[in-house]
Amino acid sequence: MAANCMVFHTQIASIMEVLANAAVAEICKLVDDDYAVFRLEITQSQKENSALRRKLQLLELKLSRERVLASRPRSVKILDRYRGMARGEGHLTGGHRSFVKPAGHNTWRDDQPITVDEGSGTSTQHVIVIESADAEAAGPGVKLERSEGEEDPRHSRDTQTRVAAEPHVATKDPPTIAPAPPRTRHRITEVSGTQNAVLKSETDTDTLTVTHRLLHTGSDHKSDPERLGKGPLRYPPAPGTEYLPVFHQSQRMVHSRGDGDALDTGGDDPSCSYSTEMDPGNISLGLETQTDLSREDWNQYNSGLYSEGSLDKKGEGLVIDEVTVKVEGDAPLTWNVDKTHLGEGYSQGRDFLDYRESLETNPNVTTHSPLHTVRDRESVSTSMGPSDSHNHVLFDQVLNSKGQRAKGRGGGATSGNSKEKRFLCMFCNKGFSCLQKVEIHQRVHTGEKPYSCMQCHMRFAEAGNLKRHQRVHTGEKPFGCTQCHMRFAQAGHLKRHQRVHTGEKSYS
DNA sequence: CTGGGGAAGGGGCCC
DNA sequence: AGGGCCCCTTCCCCA
Repeated sequence: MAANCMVFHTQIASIMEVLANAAVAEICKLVDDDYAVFRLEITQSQKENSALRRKLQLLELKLSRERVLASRPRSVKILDRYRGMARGEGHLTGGHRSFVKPAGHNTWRDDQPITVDEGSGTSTQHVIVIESADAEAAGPGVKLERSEGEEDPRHSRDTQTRVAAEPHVATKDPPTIAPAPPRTRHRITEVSGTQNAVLKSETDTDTLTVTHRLLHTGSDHKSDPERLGKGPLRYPPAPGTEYLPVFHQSQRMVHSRGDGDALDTGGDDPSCSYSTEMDPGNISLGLETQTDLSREDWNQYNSGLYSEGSLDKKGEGLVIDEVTVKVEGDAPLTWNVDKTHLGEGYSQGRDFLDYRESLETNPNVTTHSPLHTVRDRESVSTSMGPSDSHNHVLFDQVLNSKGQRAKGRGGGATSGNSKEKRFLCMFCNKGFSCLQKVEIHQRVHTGEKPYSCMQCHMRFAEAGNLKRHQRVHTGEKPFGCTQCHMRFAQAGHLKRHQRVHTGEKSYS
């Protein structure tokens, strides 16, 4: 019995061992399996982590790149933006560009004005400024950086005074522009290189915009509302500058005119009238080319010039367009009157030059120069007198050889009745019976033509001539020949024509 | 010979 | 009466 128990226990023990081993094995197997799964999961997780990490790195890298790009985006945007502008409309085409940053701002804004200078004649390209605080601190206003080409200070600059800047920007004839006291900050940018260069000037404080156009070729600047735009650039003369009186007169007339009613002839033809308004194109230029201060200068100048002018007394409306003085290139200042204003074939400009030459060579003529007239004849009534020394040149220039014709017709101080003709022309000394006569006469010298035909823009110094001219448009021929059917617009023509019938010779 | 314009003279009107 | 202004006339030149 005991032995059986022993065997039984032994068997049980062996069974238990087997079972234990089996259990261990099972456990181990389970552990191994789980471990493998776990390891697999871990591996996968690690891979995912790695992938995510790489993603993250990529993202960071991308982000950092964007940050780098974002650290200097403005210039790029500006370049793109203004390249787009340059590709765009109007004058923003061509190769020569300069971008002018508005003064007083560190950054470009959409609403900021930008001046883009264009010139078709050069391939130089001006590239946008990369702004920096240093540069801004160095000087507000225009900052110009160019990718290539040498700096051309003409093209864009900030100026303290408009007048002071003009010689650089506007004209290649600096001596004609005299500096003026600093008044306001202007930003003037010249657009050059084209036939019609444009100068823009803006004040920082005003809305004033001055637009000039330069004439480089001198062609086609007549009979066109845009002619002044195409015409030569002239600045309103600052005191002390050399300017031609007809121009001053024009400005004076423009600014001194009242309601402009006086010269209405009562005619029914609206097309031809003693216009009381300037041509719109002329207005634009005439006004734009002047600052308020310039107007004051004009008025001051002209009030002196016309100190006794009867026209001012009545404030008569006289239409005056600018008579432009052309100064081309480096040529010396010459008196060259725009024929548009003086009429086709008007030769006063040449006459002025001729007379100027005669002044230099003919002492007798010099004796009768306006300057001498004023100095020597202070007691003589003149409707027009140089008010200051700088006008000397002006009046020297405007002396006209046509005065000789007047002399030939009985003109001259000594030819007329000194009692009746006590009003003397300051240019030619011819005497006239009344002030208005001499004023009208002096238009011969000054080129002033206040009366304009609205149909053809012909201009006349005398109202009667304009009225006579109107018949050209109306076809009116009030003077008929009694012996034939010929009709004439002028009485003198009829009279001349009748010699055909009478056999009278017009000349021997 | 005609057409167009420049320029001066004269006269009337108004203040 | 005188002066200023305006208009007309006239002569002349040029194309």
